[in-house]
Amino acid sequence: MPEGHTIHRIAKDHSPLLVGRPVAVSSPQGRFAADAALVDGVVLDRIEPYGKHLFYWWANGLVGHVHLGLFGKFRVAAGPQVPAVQGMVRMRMSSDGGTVDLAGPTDCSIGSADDRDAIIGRLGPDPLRRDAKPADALARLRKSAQPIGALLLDQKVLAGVGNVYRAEALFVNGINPARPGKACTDEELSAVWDTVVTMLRKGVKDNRIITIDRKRFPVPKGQARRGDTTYVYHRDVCLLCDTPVRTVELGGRACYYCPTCQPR
DNA sequence: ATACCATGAACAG
DNA sequence: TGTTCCTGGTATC
Repeated sequence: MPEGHTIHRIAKDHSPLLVGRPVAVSSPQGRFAADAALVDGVVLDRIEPYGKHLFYWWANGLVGHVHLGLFGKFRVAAGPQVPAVQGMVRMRMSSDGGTVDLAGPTDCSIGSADDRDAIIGRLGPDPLRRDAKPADALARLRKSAQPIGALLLDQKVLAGVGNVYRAEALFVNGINPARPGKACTDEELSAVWDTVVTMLRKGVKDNRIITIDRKRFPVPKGQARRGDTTYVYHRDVCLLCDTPVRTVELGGRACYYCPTCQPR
C-alpha cells in the first residue's frame, strides 16, 4: 500500500524490465483500452516518480499517468514469458524484459507532457527527489493555521507523505498533530522535513515502512515485540512509553499519536 | 455469502 | 463536509 516510497521503488524496479524497449500495452479489464491503444508497441523512454504519482514517458511524445490511490497494486513477472491475467488488470505492460500488471488505481491514463506538468504543478516538493526545494514546503507549513497533521497529508504542501509517515514523523519530533503549522518553530518544521526525507528513503530501500530507529530512540526492554515497525501508527500503545495511542481525525483520516510523547 | 476495512484523492454543494 | 471511485484481504455470519 502506497506512500511515496512505494512509487519511487516501483519506478526503480520496473524500469529495467520495460525502459528502452517496445512495450505491448493492453487493458484486460477494459477501462484503459482506448488509452492503451495510443502507446501499444511504443518504446518506453522513462518511468518518472513524483510524490505518489508515476509518469510514463513514451517515445511518441505521450505521457502516461498512474496514481495508485488506496487500493492500486502492481504485479510483476520478470522475463519474456507473459503470465495469464489474474484478477482485474486495468493495465498490462509487457516487453521482452517482463510484464507489469496494474490493478485498482485511482488514475491510469495517457496524456501529454503538459498534462504531466499540470499535475506536478499542483504538488509540493517531493522529499525523495534530488531537485526538491524544502523551502516551498516549509513556507506553507510555517504560515498555515491548519493542524500540522492535516498539512503533512496535503500533497500541495509536500508530495509523497501518507497516513503512516505523517504519524511517525510527528511522533519522533514530539509534535502533537493538532498543533497549527504556524505554532511550530522553524527548527521543528525543518526537523520534520528531514525526518520525512530519512523515513521515505529508508522505505524505498526496505520496500516497506519501518520507521523505528533504535539508535535514536532505544526501545525499553520488554516493550518491543517481533514485527514492530512503527512507534504509534496503527498501534494500541506507544512503543516507547506504553501509553494508549489515540487518534484524531485530520485531513479526513485518523492520525495516530501518543498523548504523552506528543503533548499539546 | 456478505460486510467491512485499508498507507488516497477528486468532486459536489 | 460528505460522497464517490478503485480492489482485495480479512472478519463475520
